[in-house]
Parts: sequence; structure tokens; C-alpha cells
Amino acid sequence: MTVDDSPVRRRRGPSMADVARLAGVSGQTVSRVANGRHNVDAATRDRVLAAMREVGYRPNGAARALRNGRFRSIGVIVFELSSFGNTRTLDAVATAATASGYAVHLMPVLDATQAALTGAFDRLGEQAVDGVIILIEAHQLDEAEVMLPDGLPVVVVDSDAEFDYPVVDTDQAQGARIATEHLLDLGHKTVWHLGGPATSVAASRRLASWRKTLQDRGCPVPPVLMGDWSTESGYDAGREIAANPDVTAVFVANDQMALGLLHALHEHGREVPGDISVVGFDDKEEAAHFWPPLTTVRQFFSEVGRRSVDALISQIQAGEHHHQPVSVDTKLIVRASSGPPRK
Amino acid sequence: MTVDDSPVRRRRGPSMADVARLAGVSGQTVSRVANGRHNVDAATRDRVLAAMREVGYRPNGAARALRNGRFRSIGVIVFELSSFGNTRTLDAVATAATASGYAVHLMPVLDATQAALTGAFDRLGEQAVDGVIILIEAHQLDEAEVMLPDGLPVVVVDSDAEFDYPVVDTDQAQGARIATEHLLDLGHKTVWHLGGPATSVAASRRLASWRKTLQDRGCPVPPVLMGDWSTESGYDAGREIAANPDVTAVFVANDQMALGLLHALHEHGREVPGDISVVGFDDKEEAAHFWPPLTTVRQFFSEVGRRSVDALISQIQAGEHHHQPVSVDTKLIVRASSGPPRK
DNA sequence: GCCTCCGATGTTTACGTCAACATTTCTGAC
DNA sequence: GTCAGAAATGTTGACGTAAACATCGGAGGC
Repeated sequence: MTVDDSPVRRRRGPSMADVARLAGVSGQTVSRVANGRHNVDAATRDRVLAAMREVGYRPNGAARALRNGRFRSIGVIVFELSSFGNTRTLDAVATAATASGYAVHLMPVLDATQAALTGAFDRLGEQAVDGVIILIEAHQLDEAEVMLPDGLPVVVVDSDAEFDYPVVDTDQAQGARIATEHLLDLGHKTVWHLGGPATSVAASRRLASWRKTLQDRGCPVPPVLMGDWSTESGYDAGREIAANPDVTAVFVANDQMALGLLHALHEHGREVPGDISVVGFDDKEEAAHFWPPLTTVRQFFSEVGRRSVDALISQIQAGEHHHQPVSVDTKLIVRASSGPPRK
Repeated sequence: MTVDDSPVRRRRGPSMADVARLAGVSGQTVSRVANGRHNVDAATRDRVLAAMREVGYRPNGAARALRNGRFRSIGVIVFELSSFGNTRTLDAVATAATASGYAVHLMPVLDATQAALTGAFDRLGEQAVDGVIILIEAHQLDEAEVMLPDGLPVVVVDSDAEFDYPVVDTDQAQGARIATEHLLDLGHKTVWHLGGPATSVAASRRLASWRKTLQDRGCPVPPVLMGDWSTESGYDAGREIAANPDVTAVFVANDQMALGLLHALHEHGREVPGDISVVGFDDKEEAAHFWPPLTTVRQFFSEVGRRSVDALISQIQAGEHHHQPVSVDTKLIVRASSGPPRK
């Protein structure tokens, strides 16, 4: 975290003054051309544009931001970039933001400690951003002393709605329900659940909805198995499941753990879906090619990302807060890993 | 791409002047405190710090950047964020940059067209970055009219070295060689190859090295199958391979395609590794839990990311160019998907 | 022909920070 | 007690841009 303040300074590029001199106009006229104002004579505009090209003029973002008080830039706070959903969402966020003329500032949170979180928020104040999207799925988030500059627009994705901030989220409950119902409808007496880590809001919601669905249908609620999203943890849980002859159907909280589960089942000679049906969550690209291909709940990350940016930008530009949480539906993709229980 | 210039302006935060007034000192003293200079009286410093806290002062990044001519920020140009390797590398880049006190500006290239690329580079000039890391694995990159501001430090990752820029790359050739040799050493007469898209530099290198390894060993070089990195394309190629009784070993250019290949082989009742051995590339987390677990070449993305940032920052601070390409070795991870050919 | 009005262009200034230089205060040696 | 020198603090100005206001010239109405 030590910052080396080297004396070497970057060569500054040409400024408006340089262009103005070359084109024989005032700096203000250059500014007008650069900003596409229409009250500039066509001939003058051409002359200025030519001059810009000649000296290789680029507007200076810092000066612009200083002058305007706006940065045309949004910050995205992420924890574990490499986690699947985050990546997809970030991709969508970056794309949507770019399309709207906003730059994206990445602010990784290195670990889940309070200190790291606070640090990220602190840095935010110094960074040049007009708003922030928080992409951290942890419960602990709301305990953090979130010290955001007053009035800085924020949108929270896939996390708790206990904030005073707008929330955009995949409808986890709906997804978990259709997954569970799918298995029940196939004739299974009940459905087991391999859940995500307790720290994850999404995981808790999926779990709660799975439980409620079973209760609504009057099915017994088996004990919950817990993983940490990783394939490895799915494999570990899978070994327990494989050894348990009662299990005929499992709803797994993400595709990665489902893959680990399948691995364990194969190793123990349990057939899928013959002995045990498996349904995942996410529909990552590979799910269609698991063995057997995985029935799973598709999330529309790009939609979530797009909507987050929309919500944030409307806040930035109009100061509006939509405290209505935005919810994006999921869709069940049925493949070979789920079927009726063996008679 | 249209930018809505809303009239609503963000409320500006407190500035040094506000702090100075409250603390009864000059702005310069506040600046000194903010920058941790030691030539400030302890009592004064405390007073200033208290004032800062009271008004909620945050240094204004734009003003700082304008004054210093440096932004403490690097740009990362990415194409297809969602692609596996990019994500891992980006994660490492972001982490390393943050640790060095640099912010990360994401600049997604929406499609692979010339226009989009040029657009991304154009935006760069306006954005507030001290340097750029290019994370695009396409050949076409070097054809692009890369109009970077003169003297802007650049590091290219996983791409062609035909630039005049420093390059950091995984040693693709070494990886492909050890994969191929592993299969030959197991007793296979030759090794087939399912390659990545022709547009990818990494894919070409892996292919060339596979071919060279076969030639060096005096093995016949079978025709090349081409995928596009996707699981789906691996599946398609897999159906061809499954139908071809000559194939006993395949080196696949990434793990995702290998998964698709395994899927096709299962469908056709070909056993792995009994009938056909498969080796992948990447060692993504899931590979250990494919069925069967995948022998693959592990890439050290975090190392690549870290080194890229190091190279970039040293350029930024010292103007040094290490035109020596940095090469990161890979490691073969042997699992169940590879074995000796059936007698 | 004179006057008004509008569009094109120029001038001034402030945005927040910090380097460079100027000034003040304090320390200690003689 | 005086003075040099160092340490603390203040003042000025510039970074590049764009809003606000000023100016200038020409078109059109009477």
C-alpha cells in the first residue's frame, strides 16, 4: 500500500490553448467545438477540428471533472472478482456504463474483513466517481461502517435490502422455488438442498425459498448441507449424499457445486438421474455439457448489470432514488440430470 | 453512446479551504497534512485532522490529477470479460494495482471490430490513466491503428509481441509441449489437437508448439480440429473425434472445450482414458471435478497479472521499457483423464 | 439609413490542489 | 542579548476546462 512518489512526471499533452493558437481562435471556441455546441461557424469548426487532429488534442479528463464537478465515471466495488456471477454482472455493468458514456472504476475488496471494506469505501471518496455499484453478496456488508460521501448515489446488487440504497437483484426466491417444484413435480417425495455459504445473502434466500416450497407442499424438510460455492465443497457434500440411500433429488445452490456433486455420485456409482436427480443454479455455459447435462436455473446477469447501471445513472442525473427493489426473474432450464425417481 | 448532459450537478464536497478555515490555518498546511508531510507541528496537524474529520473532507482526485499531471490510475482494455483467463488475470491486475495505490479503469471493447478497438483507445486519451494494460488475445490487435497518446506506458498481455510494447505472457509453447509430451510418454503413437480460434495468439502458439513437439519426436501430425474456446464447440469437435477410431489421445487448447469433448465421448460410449486420453489447458477450478477429472496444464494467471502491473508501474515511474518479454511457466497437473493407450 | 436583435467569438474567472517561494517563529551558539 | 539557521506556516500562481459575461458584426424591420 506504500505509494512511491516518483519525481518523473508524465509529459502533458496538448491543451486547448495549443489548438486555439494553431487555429487562430480563442480557447473557448475550441471548447465549444470539443463539446459539440452548435453555435460555431462551420468554417471555424473545421479549422478547429483540423488543428485538433494536427496536434493530437485530447480533452483532459481531470480538468473537465474539476470544472464540472462530475467525472463521468462510476465505481464498482467487488469482492472476489473471479466468482462466477460477479464476473458476468461486472461484464454487463461495464458494457452498459460504457454505452452510456461512463467509465468504470474497479475497486476490489481484497478480503472480507471490516478493514478491507472500510478501506474500499474510503478510497471511494478520493476516487473520481459519480456513483457506486456494490457487488458484494455478503451479509456483513450492512454491518460495515459504510462511510460514503453524503449524496453519492449507490446501487446495491445481490445483497441485503437493509440499506437505504436502491437494490437490484435476481429473484432468488423465485428461482429456488421453480427448481424445487420441478423436482417435486417429477414425483420425488422431497428434495434435499446443498446450499451456499451462510455469509451469502443469495444463498440464504435460495435456502429459505427451498424450505418454504417444501413446507407449502407438505413435504418433509431434510437437513441442509452447506458448501462454499466451490466445486470442491460440492464434491465433499456429494460424498455424504452418495452414501445416503434416502436421497433421490438434490437442489444445489450453484452449478459449480453441482459439478462436484456429480463427480462424487459418479465415483460412488450412483446414477443421475436414475438414482438421484440434480438441479443447479446459474446456468453457466458449461452446465449444458456436464455429465449428464445439468438441469439448472438460469440467471440473467446481463439484465441485472444493465438495470443496475440504469438505476445508478438515473440517480446521478436526477437525484431520484427508486427504493423499489428491482427484481430479475430466472428461468428453469431442464436437461438430463433430473427425472422421475426410480420406482 | 449518446451522453445526456443533465443540468443537475453533484453537490461538491468540502475542500481544503473549508478545512483550513475551520482549523485556522492556510490551505497549504492542510495540503501538507493531507499528504503526510512531516514538516507540520504536531498540534497543528491534530487540529487539521480534527477539522478534516468534522467537515468530512476528501481530497479531490480530479484537482490532484490536474495539478500533478498524474492520475494514480491505470486502464485495462478487455475484450470479453467473461472469458475465463481474462477474468482471472483481471482479478490479479486489480489486486496488484490496488496494492500499489493505483486505481483500475476498466475499458471494455464491445466487439472485435476495428471501430470498437479504435474507440476504446480513443477514450483512453480522455480518461485519466497513467498507463494501460491490454488484455486482448487477438491477432488483429496489431493491425488496429493503435492511437495511444505518445509516451503513455503500455503493457500487452497474452498477445503478439509485434508491438513496440512490453509483453507479459504465459509460456504457451512450454505448456503445449509438456501436455503433448505427457501423452506421448504414456505410449500414444500420436496426439490429436483441438485448438482455439485462429484469431487468438495463445491458440496459435499452443498449436504451433504441439505440432513442433510431434515433429521433434517423429510422430505423425494429425489434422487439426478447431474450436472457439466454448464448451459447445468442444462438444461439436468431440462428436467427430468420437467417431474416429484412430484417435487415442487429444490435447485440447482449453478446459472448457475439453469438457464439451468429454460430454461427446460419454454420449458415444467412448471411455476416458481407456479409449481416449484427454488433456486440457488452464486448470480452472472445475477441472478437478470433471468426469473423469481432467489432466491439464495449469496457468498462473495471478502471476501474469501481478507481473503486468509491476512492468507497467515501473514504466510509469521510471520510463523504463523492459522489451524483454516476461514469460510465466505452466505446470502439468495429472489427473484421471489421461492414461496409456489400450493394448 | 438607423436601430434592434441575434449569432459568432473573445475575455475573465473559478474549480481544488500543491510546488515554489516568502515570511514568521523558534532554537541554540557565542 | 544577538544573530544564524532551521523549522513551521503563509502567499501566489498554474494545471486545463467551461460557464458567465462582454464584444463585435451583420441581418432585417421600420
